[in-house]
Amino acid sequence: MLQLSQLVNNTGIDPDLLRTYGAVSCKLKKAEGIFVEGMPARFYFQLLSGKVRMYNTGPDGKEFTQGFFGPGNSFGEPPLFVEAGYPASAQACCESVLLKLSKDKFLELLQQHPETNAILLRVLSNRVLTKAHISKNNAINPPEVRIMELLLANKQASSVSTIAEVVPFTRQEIAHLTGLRVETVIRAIGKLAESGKISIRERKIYL
Amino acid sequence: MLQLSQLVNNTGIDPDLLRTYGAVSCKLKKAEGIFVEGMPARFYFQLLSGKVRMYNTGPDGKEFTQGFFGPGNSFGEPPLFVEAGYPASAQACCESVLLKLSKDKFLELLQQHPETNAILLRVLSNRVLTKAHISKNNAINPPEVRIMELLLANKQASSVSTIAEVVPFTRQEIAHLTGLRVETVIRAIGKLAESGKISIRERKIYL
DNA sequence: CGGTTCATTGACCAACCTCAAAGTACGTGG
DNA sequence: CCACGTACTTTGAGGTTGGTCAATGAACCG
Repeated sequence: MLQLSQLVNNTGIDPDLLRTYGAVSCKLKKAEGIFVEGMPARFYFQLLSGKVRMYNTGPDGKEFTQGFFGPGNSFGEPPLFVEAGYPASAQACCESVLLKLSKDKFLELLQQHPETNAILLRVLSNRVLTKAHISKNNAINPPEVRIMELLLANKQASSVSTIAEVVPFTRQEIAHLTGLRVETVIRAIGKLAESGKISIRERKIYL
Repeated sequence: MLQLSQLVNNTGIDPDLLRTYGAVSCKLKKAEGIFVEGMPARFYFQLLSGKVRMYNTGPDGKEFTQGFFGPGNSFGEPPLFVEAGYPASAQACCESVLLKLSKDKFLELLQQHPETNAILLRVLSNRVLTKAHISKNNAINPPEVRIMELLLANKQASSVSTIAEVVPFTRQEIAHLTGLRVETVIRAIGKLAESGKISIRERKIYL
């Protein structure tokens, strides 16, 4: 089945190896920006701890969340391989620590360590699959299904257990991930709870 | 700027090299299927001539087109690198010729020819950027903008000229690419034509 | 020429969005 | 420990947009 690589761990390159090539760690405060949509890419980023969000902002302020990244995840790699600016902005969701390696050194590392190519291919492949799934889901499913699939995809990506688990997203986050409005999300999860597909206790969503 | 890799050329691996590893070409009739959503991946595919569409079908028959591929493009690679089924189905849009290489041989080729890793990284990066753009566009823009961005992204990806150019999509195709309905597309491009952003002559769209 | 696919139009409707107003939880600083 | 501010959640009323349905016309292919 599919994995929402952006929403969970998808382990990147060995931090020690990155440091060998000059990567430095860098502490981020909550809500601190990392890069902005359209900017040219100059670094490879990999998260050591914390959480990062990639998102787009529409002219009217509407937002769309491309994905979340956790410890071990890299992000913002595609424009390192292609002549293009960042497809979205990135920001720390909470206090985080980031490994940062310059583009040149990063490409050098890839050249000299064949096994890292395989890692990147895996990471990017996962990213493509995730995005294909999201596009499809958002294009052809009604709100309830859209939300349900998001939650399921996230669950199976982040855990192996079968027991009911709390969903790590706020309703607003679900809205931004699905392209819906908060109110629509709230109403949809209400129906999902009624039909028993999820349960809500103390405002927390379980599935 | 962004490139719609799936909609146009994004040259893959040297066909002769592929054949060295046992790739065989394979003729497809119009509308012939190549793989189906969910199927495990067993081959690397690269198009020699013709055109291929990747798409999802909803339970109610609703469709979403993930992208089109032309000569030189490869497609369906991600599940070769990740334990996952195909994220969508693929089908020939017209008579086409396909190079087909078994997964094992393909991975062997990648191992033995470092330069092909870079090609794949570039192709996948483009794919991620494209999909990020589409997700964003479909999530936060109204129909007119959605269509306009699709056409512009496709234009700049497929050409360098500044002169008005005919759009290679039918209205139905635009609908499937944007997650809209044919009628909505027709009405939206009507408005776009009125406002001068595009022009329509003999039912063909120019921009 | 007949069948098929693509395009178009209008009337109508429902789903989702907008706006407004409150309630609830949580963390921080006094 | 409490007060207050902030962020998240909830609900309802009402509006709009895009979807649905139905019917027709135009272009293309063999």
